[in-house]
Amino acid sequence: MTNAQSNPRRSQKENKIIDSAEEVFASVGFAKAKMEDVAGKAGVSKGTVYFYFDTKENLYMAVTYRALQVLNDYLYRTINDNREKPGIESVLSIVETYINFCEKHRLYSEVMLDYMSLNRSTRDGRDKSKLTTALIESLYYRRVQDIQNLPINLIIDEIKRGRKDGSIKNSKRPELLYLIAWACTIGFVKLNVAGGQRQTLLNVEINHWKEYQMEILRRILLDEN
Amino acid sequence: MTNAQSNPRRSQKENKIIDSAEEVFASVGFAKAKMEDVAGKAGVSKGTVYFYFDTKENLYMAVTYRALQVLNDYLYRTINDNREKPGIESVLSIVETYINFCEKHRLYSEVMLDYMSLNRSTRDGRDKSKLTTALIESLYYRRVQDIQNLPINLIIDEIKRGRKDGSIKNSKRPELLYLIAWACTIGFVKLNVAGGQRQTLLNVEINHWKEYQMEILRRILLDEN
Amino acid sequence: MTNAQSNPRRSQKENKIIDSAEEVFASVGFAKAKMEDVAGKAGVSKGTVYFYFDTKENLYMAVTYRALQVLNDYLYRTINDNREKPGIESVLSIVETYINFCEKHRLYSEVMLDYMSLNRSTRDGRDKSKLTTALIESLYYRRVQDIQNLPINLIIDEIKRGRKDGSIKNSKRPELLYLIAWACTIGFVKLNVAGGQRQTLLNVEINHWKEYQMEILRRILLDEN
Amino acid sequence: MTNAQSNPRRSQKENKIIDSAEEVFASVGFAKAKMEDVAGKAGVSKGTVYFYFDTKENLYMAVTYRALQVLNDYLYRTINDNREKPGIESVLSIVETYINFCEKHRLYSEVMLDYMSLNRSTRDGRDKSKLTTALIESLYYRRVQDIQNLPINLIIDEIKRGRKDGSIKNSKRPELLYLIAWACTIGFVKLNVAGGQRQTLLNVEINHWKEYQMEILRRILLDEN
DNA sequence: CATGAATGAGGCTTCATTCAT
DNA sequence: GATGAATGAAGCCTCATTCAT
Repeated sequence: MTNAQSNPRRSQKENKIIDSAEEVFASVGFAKAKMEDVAGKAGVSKGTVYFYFDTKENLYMAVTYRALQVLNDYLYRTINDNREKPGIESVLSIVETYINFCEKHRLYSEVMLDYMSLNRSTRDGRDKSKLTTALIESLYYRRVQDIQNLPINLIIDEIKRGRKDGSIKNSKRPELLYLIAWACTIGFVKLNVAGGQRQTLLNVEINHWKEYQMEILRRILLDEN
Repeated sequence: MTNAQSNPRRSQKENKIIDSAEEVFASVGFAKAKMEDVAGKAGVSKGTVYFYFDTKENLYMAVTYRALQVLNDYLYRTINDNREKPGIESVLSIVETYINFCEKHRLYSEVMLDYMSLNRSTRDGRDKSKLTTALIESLYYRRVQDIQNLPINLIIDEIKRGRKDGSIKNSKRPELLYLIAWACTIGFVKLNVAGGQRQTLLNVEINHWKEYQMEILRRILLDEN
Repeated sequence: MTNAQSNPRRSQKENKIIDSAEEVFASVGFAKAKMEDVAGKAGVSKGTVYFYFDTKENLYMAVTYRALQVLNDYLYRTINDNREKPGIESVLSIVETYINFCEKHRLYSEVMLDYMSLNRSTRDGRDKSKLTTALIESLYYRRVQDIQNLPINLIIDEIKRGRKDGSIKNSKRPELLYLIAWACTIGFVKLNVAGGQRQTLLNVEINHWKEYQMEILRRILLDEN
Repeated sequence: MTNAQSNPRRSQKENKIIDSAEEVFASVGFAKAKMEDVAGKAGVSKGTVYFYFDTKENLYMAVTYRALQVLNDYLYRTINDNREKPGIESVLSIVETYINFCEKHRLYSEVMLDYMSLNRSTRDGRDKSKLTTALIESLYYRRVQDIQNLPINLIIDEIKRGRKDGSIKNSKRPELLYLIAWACTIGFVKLNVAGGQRQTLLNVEINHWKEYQMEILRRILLDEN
């Protein structure tokens, strides 16, 4: 409440710092990222960074928060664009959108996966050591928690719509369909995006692969084969 | 002489240290792992760890090397067990084996994914900063490079066998099929294993999910389009 | 901005650290000097030392830089004091000044000799191993390079002046005379200063020795051959 | 007594190690020299090095001891060669010999100077910290002490002979003459040898410089001008 | 609010030395 | 006598974080 929205100048600087943080995290990873570099790239002092973000972890969560926001924007737009079309088209568009999102914002996809691991192991009460306590207590961690389910719900709702309008024949639970689609997509992204921007892997055209993957998803939703 | 195989006693201690390293890396991650803890858990002194593994990075690559070896063992065994069966069964078994491998050796799956990113970005000549130079120069990095393609080749060969014996109808290139299967599997594992060991995600039974995923894969392989 | 001159407070602390470094280097030598001790003696933390001087080597070069500066001060003053006198007197005063300088600042003389070796072997491209790369890359190494020739030039100019005003009869090249004088002086200093502050060596009064050495130098300069 | 002379095989290995130590010390200096490298270059194990030389310091003193021995050999030979000639010629030859010795065995000249500093500061009871206690207690340190004065005495004796046979006119104490000559020589060597093997310094031909230095020494001994 | 100097715990790594085989 | 694996003290350096100005 005291944050992002209240003061425009403040919000502006905050965003600049997050921009910078994204650059740094993306190029060297969290562990090797230096707060000094973040400050430098943002054109502010280290103290300023700490004024807005109490810890490095919190800054990381701020990036995660933004990732989720950006993803949501992507999703809302896609869903809106497909409002008139049958649900299956919307869902497939969402998948493509997600892939595009990951390709364009490589860091965001990593960050979100990190968050998931983090979140999961927190709930399990397992090895807290892995995740700094600071992280869990950070302001942005809570903010992220508040919106973490938005994308999932959006997508599942679209699947449900497809079921209703009959474009999706597959009768499995929407959640299961969601997981299947998500897993394929994450795997695809992980193999491609995470590492590089090569046009081929094992001499397979990335685009060819992507198209086939989409085709498979469509069939799954249509429950054909 | 510097190798793990030459001297049994030496090899034994080397392995003990890698065991220990796995524990530590698994519980706190590479960045937060302390060489001292590795030494402690292995029951040796810090110096000894450095006697066998020159750097922390090299130790990490040693774990990666072992991960690949273990995976290979799994694969060989699976392939052998399915020698008499049609190729499609072998391939599907391999996928299951891979999932089991990841579930059982969570660290190994992470480590291998890390290696892939590393390897990819190295080739692309991108952000070397992200990956320590020490890593690329490490002895084990080269060792890993030598065997990195073994699993891929094994699997692709099985797909080819399935094509030959007619059990796999899908006429796409084996490499493409491999990538599709691999992506699904990695995504599945990433969503499940990476985070925790819960029995459900979004109230979906993991086993149910897995079975459906396997079914889809089978259909893909059987696809005659 | 990183310079010693910009911020007075900053410059002050920087100097305090160099003071401290001199003490430590002087008493235990570079190799055994601990950065922590330097910090302690300067009344600051280890981190602060590294804030001002990135490496131990750079700190050493900072001392060298100061040594050259101090020597220059000595020389300027001596030359100025002898402005009205014939060149030969100036040159001989310079030699005495140099000896005094070395006696008073034993460390400085060692440090300067070290620098010479370093510099020489760098140019020759020989055994880089001996001299840390860090040393050559240090900020202060470059600074030192910028002023290393000042003393030499000052002295040679005075020799030339002596030649012009006829007080120095010796017709050899000023550079040669400089080297001769320098060698004698360095040797004298090395035998005396480097080791201790005893009043005799081989039962020879140091002062007696020094006077004779000066007398010889005078004769050389007066030499008309 | 238990050493070098008793067992030929032993003595041989000992010498090989010292050979190796010389190489290593010469190329990287004492501080950076690693016992492992010494062992490696000598073709023996680290344990063996320690069998013969209890500490790194002792090994260094062994090199020093050898340096003195070699210098003595040079001196004896020179003196013998000049037995029939007037003392002044012998003394000047000795100086040349010493210069040659230093040029040929750069390490030896450094080592001997180091020893002097060490020895001096030990006697003065000053900063013991600088020199490891281990050094002073080392076997070879004592050995060196036993023969440290040999060269000095040899030279002074030759100066005395020159005085007696009338070839040296200078009536100063032989010790003083020795110191004067030694200082010049050490300075010359320090400026030349210590750093590199360039043919010129300040565009002065080294040979030219050396000849002039010798000429000056001759004049000093002749007390001419 | 912003700055950037200062801190100091913490980690990796080195290497002289020891000692069981 | 050799070997070389093992030790562990010691030191350099990093960097998140704090705080006086």
